[in-house]
Amino acid sequence: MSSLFFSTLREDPVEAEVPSHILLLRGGYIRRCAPGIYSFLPLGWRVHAKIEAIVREEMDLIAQEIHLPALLPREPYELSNRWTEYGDEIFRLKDRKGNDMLLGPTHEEIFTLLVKDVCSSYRQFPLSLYQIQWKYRDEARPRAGVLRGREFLMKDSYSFDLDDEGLAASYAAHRAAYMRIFDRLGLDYVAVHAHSGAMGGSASEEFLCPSEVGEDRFVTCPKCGYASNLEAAEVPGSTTGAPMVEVPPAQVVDTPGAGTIDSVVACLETHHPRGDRPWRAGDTLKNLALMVRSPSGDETPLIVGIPGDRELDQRRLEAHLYPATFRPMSDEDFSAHPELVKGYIGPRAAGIRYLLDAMVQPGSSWVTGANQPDRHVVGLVVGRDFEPDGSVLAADVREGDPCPRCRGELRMQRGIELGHIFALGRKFAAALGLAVLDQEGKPVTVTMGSYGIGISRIVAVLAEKNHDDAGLVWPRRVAPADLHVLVAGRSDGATSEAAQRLAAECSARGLTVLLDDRPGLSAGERFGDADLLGMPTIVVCGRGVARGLVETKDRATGERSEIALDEAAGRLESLVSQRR
RNA sequence: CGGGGAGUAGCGCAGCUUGGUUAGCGCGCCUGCUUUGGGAGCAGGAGGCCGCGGGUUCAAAUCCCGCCUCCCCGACCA
Repeated sequence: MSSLFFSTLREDPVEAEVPSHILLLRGGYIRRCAPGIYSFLPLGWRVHAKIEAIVREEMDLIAQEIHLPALLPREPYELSNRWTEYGDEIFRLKDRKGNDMLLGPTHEEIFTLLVKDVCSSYRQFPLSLYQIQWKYRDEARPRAGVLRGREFLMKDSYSFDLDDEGLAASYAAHRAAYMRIFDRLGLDYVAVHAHSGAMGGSASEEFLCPSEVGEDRFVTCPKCGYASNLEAAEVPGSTTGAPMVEVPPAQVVDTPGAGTIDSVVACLETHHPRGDRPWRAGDTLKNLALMVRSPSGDETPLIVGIPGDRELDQRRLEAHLYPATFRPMSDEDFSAHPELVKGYIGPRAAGIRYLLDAMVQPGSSWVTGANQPDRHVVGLVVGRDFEPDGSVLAADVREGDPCPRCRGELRMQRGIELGHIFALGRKFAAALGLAVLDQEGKPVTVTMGSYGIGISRIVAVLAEKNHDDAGLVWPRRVAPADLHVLVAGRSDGATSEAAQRLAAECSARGLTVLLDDRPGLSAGERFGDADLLGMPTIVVCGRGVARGLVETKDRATGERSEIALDEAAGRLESLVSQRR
């Protein structure tokens, strides 16, 4: 360690907030170069390499490794339309001739073109390729060190099949490989349903590691195991043949000045109390007036109805409307649609397209706008009094909501996205003209899958999941070294000699050793750094050396034991190999 | 993009309200001696474009204007 390129920090750096970020900086694993861009020092790079090796081993069983450039030309992304669609997130640059270039945010296009270049016959399929490559995304807000950087290392793979069954098999193979990888890394994970969104395609799952510092929220059902991110979470279907609620015909009531959910509830409570219980926000149907913008730029109005006690979940609605986008109606939009009575909008206002959230079940009765100033309707029944143009998932999902599969109570958690698998289908192959000849000599468009694992992010996730107050606690499989040997107590020459000899013996047996031979440090500093750096086993050469003993400490459990110096190397070797 | 906070030595900070010697403290760093099982002691030393630009003033880290950057929360994000 006297020559190891690193230095520890005694105090928490201001730039870091989450534990993994703080500890990786303090331990000298990483250093910030620019916002969201990090340098890896030797210790950090070794962890990185260990993770990479595990990923590579498992990927080699199902795919072939290749390596594509990170610096890419514009054209392929133009063809797939992502030069535009990706927006500000792409790092763009120009070469000296003025040609547009980019730093690859993901490589679907380039893989597709490469396969197109190399393959022309059905005989060359199925095919799966992968690379481990730096990716660049100009994130609006990078956070938490390498947990979400603007440059990050990613294993990305792509499968190419001729038919849907083949794609399903490739998808399943990746899914299984991912589970093996995360198991070997000792990471908890949940495979959640995800929306394929901008990537297009059908099936998509995210592998999330539950963590408070995670940016993704997801729901799980403890009863049946259903798991989904919020964007894709479903809502229980209507109970079949549910009888229409026995309510009197819908009645229009005056609700002057009640243009918000709260004021409607208050107004009804005063003037039209219901007999059984007070009115609640959940009795109302909130109708949101939106403008939907298609990719071609046309804007059309849309009204979405959600329960009055819920908020619109922008991402869920966006996923539903994709590739169109939406925004709330502005005052100008309302002026352009005078038939809409702001604050009193009801279903089917003036023939504007009306979508109803799936939580609003057929046969249920609601209070909602009457499409007239200062008036609401009470007892409006879905399916009896009006039919929506369609159903959407737009209202926010909450802890305790019923599970769509078994109606158990959903639990909400945060998680960090470790990996994501997509069954893409033919979107990219079609856009880029990847078709090969089948057995009858006819061209078929290839169907693809794309699969990613964030390797540099996993360095942070492992740190996040494996630390205590004193520092990092690396699992053996990814620790930068097997042993941390340090000298404590009087450095009378004998102890430090013993430490050096022990380190050399262990290295000769194939163990990696971090030897703290830094001059002039107090014992406390050495112990402190050993705990901070987090090697799984710490070996203390101290006052015991005089009696031929050294002490081992298990970083994770804190368990200490004394072993004879003569047999220490052998004992440590078996300790390391049996627990690796 | 919205909200909040911050830029002073390698790191963490004080000083700014109320302008005024040579800009300070802790840690780290260098030299020497002492010390040595949980972040040592003494002595000496190096290290600053006080974010940038302009303004006010006899005088600006401090007051005024403009800009830049970073961090956090939210929005957004395969």
